[in-house]
Amino acid sequence: MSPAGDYERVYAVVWRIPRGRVATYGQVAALAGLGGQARRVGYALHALPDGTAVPWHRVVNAQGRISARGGEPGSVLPQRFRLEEEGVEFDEQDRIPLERFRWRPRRGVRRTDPE
DNA sequence: ATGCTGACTATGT
DNA sequence: TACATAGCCAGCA
Repeated sequence: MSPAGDYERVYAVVWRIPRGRVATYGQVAALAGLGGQARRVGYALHALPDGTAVPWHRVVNAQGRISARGGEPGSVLPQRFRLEEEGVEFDEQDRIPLERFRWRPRRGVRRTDPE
């Protein structure tokens, strides 16, 4: 499968994350068949156009924190507001308690075949 | 071709 | 819990 196809797989996984839940980059990578390549998920999301309908804001890093883009600290705020609107809570350290809000996909909806 | 960067993660101290 | 390091690999200069 081509690299471009990998992006589509990533988006397909992100689409499945329900409102009020979050998934980590590594989790998305694994479900998209890119296991261990979380960075590529970040790259794929970075390539999304502004105003996309893909719920990219539901993807956070393994610490439950929002990853800043381009080293811009304020770049995390819009994402945080959207999540709070959906009912996701942050602690005093700006972290989401993953044990409470992490998306747990049910087995049965399988990932695309790995290559 | 070569080297650097990055919306990451696991591991060690 | 927090910081440092190493591994990772597709883009890009």
